[in-house]
Amino acid sequence: MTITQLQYVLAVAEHKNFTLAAEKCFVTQPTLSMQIQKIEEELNILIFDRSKKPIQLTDIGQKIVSQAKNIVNEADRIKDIVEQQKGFIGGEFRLGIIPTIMPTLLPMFLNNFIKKYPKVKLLIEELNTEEIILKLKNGHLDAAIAATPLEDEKIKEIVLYFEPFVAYIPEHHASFQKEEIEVADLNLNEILLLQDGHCFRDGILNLCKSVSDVDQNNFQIQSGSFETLIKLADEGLGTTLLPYLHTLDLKESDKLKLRNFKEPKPAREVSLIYPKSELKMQIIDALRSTIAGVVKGAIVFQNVQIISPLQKKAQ
Amino acid sequence: MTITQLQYVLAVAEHKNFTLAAEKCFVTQPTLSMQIQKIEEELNILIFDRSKKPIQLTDIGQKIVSQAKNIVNEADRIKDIVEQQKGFIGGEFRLGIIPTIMPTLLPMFLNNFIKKYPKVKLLIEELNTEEIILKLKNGHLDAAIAATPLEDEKIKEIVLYFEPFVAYIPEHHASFQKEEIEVADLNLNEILLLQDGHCFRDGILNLCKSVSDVDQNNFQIQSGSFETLIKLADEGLGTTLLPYLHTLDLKESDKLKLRNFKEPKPAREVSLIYPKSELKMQIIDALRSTIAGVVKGAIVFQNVQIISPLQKKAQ
DNA sequence: TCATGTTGATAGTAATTTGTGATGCAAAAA
DNA sequence: TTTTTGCATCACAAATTACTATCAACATGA
Repeated sequence: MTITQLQYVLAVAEHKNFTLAAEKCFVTQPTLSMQIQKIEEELNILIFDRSKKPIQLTDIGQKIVSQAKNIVNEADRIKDIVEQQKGFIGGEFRLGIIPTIMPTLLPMFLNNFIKKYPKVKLLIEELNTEEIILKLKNGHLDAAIAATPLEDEKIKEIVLYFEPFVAYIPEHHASFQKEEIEVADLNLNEILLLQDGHCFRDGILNLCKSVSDVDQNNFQIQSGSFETLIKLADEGLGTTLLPYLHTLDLKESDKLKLRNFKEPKPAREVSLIYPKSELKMQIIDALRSTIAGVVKGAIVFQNVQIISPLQKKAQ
Repeated sequence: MTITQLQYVLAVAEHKNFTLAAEKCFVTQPTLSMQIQKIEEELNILIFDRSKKPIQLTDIGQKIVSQAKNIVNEADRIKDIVEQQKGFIGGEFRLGIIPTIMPTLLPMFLNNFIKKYPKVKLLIEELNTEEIILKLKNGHLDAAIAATPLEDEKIKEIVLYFEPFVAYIPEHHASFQKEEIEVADLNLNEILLLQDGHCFRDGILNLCKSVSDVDQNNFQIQSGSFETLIKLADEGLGTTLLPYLHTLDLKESDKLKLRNFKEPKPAREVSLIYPKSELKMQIIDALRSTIAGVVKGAIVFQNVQIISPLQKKAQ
């Protein structure tokens, strides 16, 4: 049994297709077929049920694949250990970022990071929380930045900062006169939210539910970007909530419509998250310290009330 | 990098000698040398410092060896998973037992076990607790039976039974008249103990220390077997303590000299212990259930006071 | 129904890797 | 100094892995 064979098994298990799996492994299909057969023969069991289309894992195949993931992960970490020892920080690193964090946080640290660690090739992807969790688990991402806590057994979190929400109230709205507003002033029916799947939206839904349990079957507009929401709010269609960092980029005229919450401010916890396997920890730590450096001073908030992305709205 | 190469690295790390390691791996020395060189070249580091005699691990070599152990263990477990799935319980199994448990417990379950699991080849070794812990960790034992708790991070314990201690009081001794005795009646200075290294002895030392803190620099006889202790006690040299199962084999005349402790009886906890790696769990579980079967009825004690083998006497 | 495409298995061969015995060489031991 | 010990190196053999070409099974759809 070789590590290569296990990698082939994992590739087939993932793609449910020998030909495609072979491509991903940079070998021809017969090579991969033979090696799979060889390990099946050595263990004297069938890992894949080739009679089904697409190909299925057998019961024992499931267990073997899960164990093979362990082994391959642990094996990968050897190179990691060596690089860490050499003090080398480099190589490809795939980072996922949720859409509501990407445009504000990325410009703050990217320049610093690539200057400080020129040998790291960062591959950044905008993904929603569910996609991120999936890709962290199957190894297609090395780490990600998302709202936490996730309370996922297989994922570790390092909190980067707390980002409060700020209300955007159009001029003709009742609450516009208030200097500061309270969570109780919010009404889910008039808040414009991002489209489903964005965890930020889930967070806001929780916020409102905790105050007034309104019925869910109301008229709602769902948009993909905050700019749309701001324009809709200006058109008199309601209010919206913006994460603090987003408010910094607004026009002066729009900033007048922002209202801070009274303390404890509702806020989201933003963390660097990565799989428990802890591969490429040097780069993860480099990211953490770089972001911590730029964030320090930019967003320091205490006495905030964390809105968890966890509890999804009732379906 | 292959699993075989890692096994070669582990063999050299263990034996500090290429030639010997090669033998243990059933290959010639050049083969092993070349494979070690290949992995060192691939990782572009030196794992071994060949200038020292005997061969030493480099700093990074240490880390690589520890990670290699993980990988090889996880790899071994694949075969384990397959066998478990097939319901096959067999193969070699190396079991360590401490000397004070071996002669009483082994005859109770060995026959049952080999009848029930004829395909398991049990290799049983009598070892003291320290040796057992060492060999469990380096993989030379699959499991062991010893007094617990050990509180060792890398070792798991399944309690098999609690075995009380019984005092052996010669006729002319003051306490001989009592029907039952108490821990307070014990005096370390007159108790005959097993030679150092036997955890049973450590247990008794703790027992006495907890009652009367006598000075350690007293006349003491240390023997390797309970029979010697009994004879010495009969010669008027003191008293001794015996684990319950040992007392069952005494002559009737000697049984008259036994005195039970009042409850809670001082007792030792006897457990099946094995490394966290959890290899060969089917066999470990087969052992557990077999021993549980014979022990049930033979030794059922409650309200006992466990004497831990952990705290060693002050040096 | 019959071409057609997809997908995995097989065969034969080439390339690579792993292993062997013989030998070299340096350092420690006698 | 001589001998022994212990790892490295070399040339070659065996085994393994990979490739190209081809086949067989099955599904698709005109």
